[in-house]
Amino acid sequence: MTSEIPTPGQPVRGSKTGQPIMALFDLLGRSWALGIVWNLSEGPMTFRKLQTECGGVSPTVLNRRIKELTASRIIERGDDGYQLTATGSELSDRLRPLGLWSNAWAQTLDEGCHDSD
Amino acid sequence: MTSEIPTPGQPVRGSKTGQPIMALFDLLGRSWALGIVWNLSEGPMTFRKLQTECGGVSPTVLNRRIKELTASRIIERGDDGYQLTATGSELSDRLRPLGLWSNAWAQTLDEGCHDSD
DNA sequence: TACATCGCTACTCAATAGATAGCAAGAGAT
DNA sequence: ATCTCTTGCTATCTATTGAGTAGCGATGTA
Repeated sequence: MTSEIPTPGQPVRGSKTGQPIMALFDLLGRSWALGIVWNLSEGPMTFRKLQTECGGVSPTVLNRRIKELTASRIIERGDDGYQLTATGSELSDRLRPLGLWSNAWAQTLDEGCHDSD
Repeated sequence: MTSEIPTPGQPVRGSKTGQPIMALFDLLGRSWALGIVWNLSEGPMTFRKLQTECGGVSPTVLNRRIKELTASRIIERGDDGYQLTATGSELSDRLRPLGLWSNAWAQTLDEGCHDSD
């Protein structure tokens, strides 16, 4: 229980290798982590605003994610609340294509419903 | 318990809007979901191989993720085990930049350790 | 003083993940 | 046919994580 925040270089949830990508997947593979980064890409937000934007996520979880993402230098505290760091901003840039993809994916799933399955 | 698999268009864990991107984040924000897609991008794999590659994830969880990702048409079963669908392959393409980013991120975190913090 | 808003903690309960054992089905060898 | 090995998967139990709700201390404003 020394550090429950996934960090590249050391073993993470289930993965002994500690490859950066696996540490990242562990970090982002927790509830609302992706949503937080996504929402903050639109600009700084207060704790409560972020909570609202994330569908009313409980403060317990939100605060845990904030601590993890802060320790990972993906987000930070500014004058206007929480915001992405420069690094975090680059991450959100890499995440943005998923927005487009997800729309196409939604259509695919929808079409599939009228098909054999 | 009608459908616990996040689907674009309908409310997901905590999010009432059901925006595709939120459904996707809910789907991928579960343990090993990202790792599974990542590993399958290298080619088809059997259940047990996938299990090993994912750090010995329990069959319970692996099977749950497989069902979710299959229902979401991101992965499918083929002759050589499980594999990405065409859609899933495109998703993994969008995920690939994260590999590069995570390496830079790992360095950033490492440098930070010798600093003020 | 009396609000309102803010970040955040405490507490309880439900859902999810982890760990382990093992079964049914198929393939290959004897 | 039977023995053995691998494969996909289920069952069971425990540990960890998330959800829901109440509310405190700090700060700002009238």
